[in-house]
Amino acid sequence: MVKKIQSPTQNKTATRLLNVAEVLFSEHGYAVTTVRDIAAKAKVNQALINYHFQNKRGLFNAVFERRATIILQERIDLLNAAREKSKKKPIPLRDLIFAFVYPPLRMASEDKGGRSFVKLQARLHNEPKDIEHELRVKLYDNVSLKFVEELKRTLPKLSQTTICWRLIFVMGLYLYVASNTGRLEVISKGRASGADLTRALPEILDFCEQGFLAPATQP
Amino acid sequence: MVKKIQSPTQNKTATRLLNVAEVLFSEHGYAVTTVRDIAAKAKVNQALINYHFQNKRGLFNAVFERRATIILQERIDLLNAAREKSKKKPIPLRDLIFAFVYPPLRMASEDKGGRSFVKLQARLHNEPKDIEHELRVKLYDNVSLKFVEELKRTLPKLSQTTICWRLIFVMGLYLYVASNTGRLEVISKGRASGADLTRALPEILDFCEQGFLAPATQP
DNA sequence: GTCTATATGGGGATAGAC
DNA sequence: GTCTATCCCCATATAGAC
Repeated sequence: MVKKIQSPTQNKTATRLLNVAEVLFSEHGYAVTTVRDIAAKAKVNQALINYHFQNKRGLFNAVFERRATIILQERIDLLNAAREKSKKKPIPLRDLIFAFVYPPLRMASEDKGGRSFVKLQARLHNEPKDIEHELRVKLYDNVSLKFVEELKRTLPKLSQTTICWRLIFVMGLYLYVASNTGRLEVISKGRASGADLTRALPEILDFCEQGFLAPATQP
Repeated sequence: MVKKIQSPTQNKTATRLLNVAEVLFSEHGYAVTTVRDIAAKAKVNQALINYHFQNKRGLFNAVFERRATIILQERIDLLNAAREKSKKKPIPLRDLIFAFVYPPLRMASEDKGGRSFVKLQARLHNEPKDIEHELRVKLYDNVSLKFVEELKRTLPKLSQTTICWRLIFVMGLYLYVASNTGRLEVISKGRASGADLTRALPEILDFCEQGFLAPATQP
């Protein structure tokens, strides 16, 4: 957690640390990134990391929460807007998928920090278990459950189990795209770019919408 | 690379190290895993890691190659078998997807080592860049390109760009499933299990086949 | 091939002056 | 709030005896 802000000066230093840490953690992961590197790149004395965030772990959590809450709130907002628009009827499938994948993709296309953060989010499950578990339960799980409920209304013929599998597929797929691993460039021999998120969005929606509509071969 | 095997004794020790390292690297990643831990868990003297594999990096590469070559060869074999069966006609889409996702999923369901390895494969792009790049270029890229070629024959109406995007989606999706993050259990409230790979396979095939068949909204 | 002992370096965190 | 100096631990890797 970030300490309560007590002065503009503290705030500025803490923000610079957050910005730099975001990039480094995303690029190299929690373990490989050192507080020395973060402090150096932020041109801040190393001891200030402990002063502001208690320890390395506290800094990581602060980095994560700052961005994750934005994505999650936006998902909820889009979901509510879609529900409003469709009155009592189920929300159209494409709108649901959009509400889920757009916020992180938008963030990833906005600035360097956003691009970094979404990579960080994608690799969260590779970080030490305790870190991962705490953040996931605290931040993500209940929003995901809301989407399951809406998908059940929209796709009443599918079993809840199949719906959950398919939502997992959407997660895996958008996280991989957002991580921008460079694979797309290789297999397309440079014809497509993973960083091109205005292209990625319709491709994802086309694929996932049809995927979700597939008749289930399992109960 | 593994050193040339010179005696049965060396072989046994090296194999135990590979087995243990596979699990630990998969569970915790390259950076967090220490050679001390590996040696301790394998009940082998720490210095023997350097004797057999030169250094930590050498051990990692050996772990990776041992399994990756199996998966890649199996993909090629399934692809060739499917091409044979369909004579001069394009290979059915579902067979292509199967040939791509089945080998890793099968390995993941076989034993603890296989399960671990596929997680390791999924997180490869989170490891230090040089490690990742070397292994990916050496092992994966040309097989992926073969699949792009076959998909072009099977789906002649789709642009190569769209085909590449969709193959990336399949990669992201199966890698996420194989990593078994525990998310599926949470969102399904225990109704589905990510470890249940006989269930995962048809779910993946249903979703991906329809996804690939979606009409493209982009050129 | 296998061991012990150790060289060497880097990490996170804190004490205490300013 | 910010700095310097330092503590203490743990990592990889190797030298050299057996």
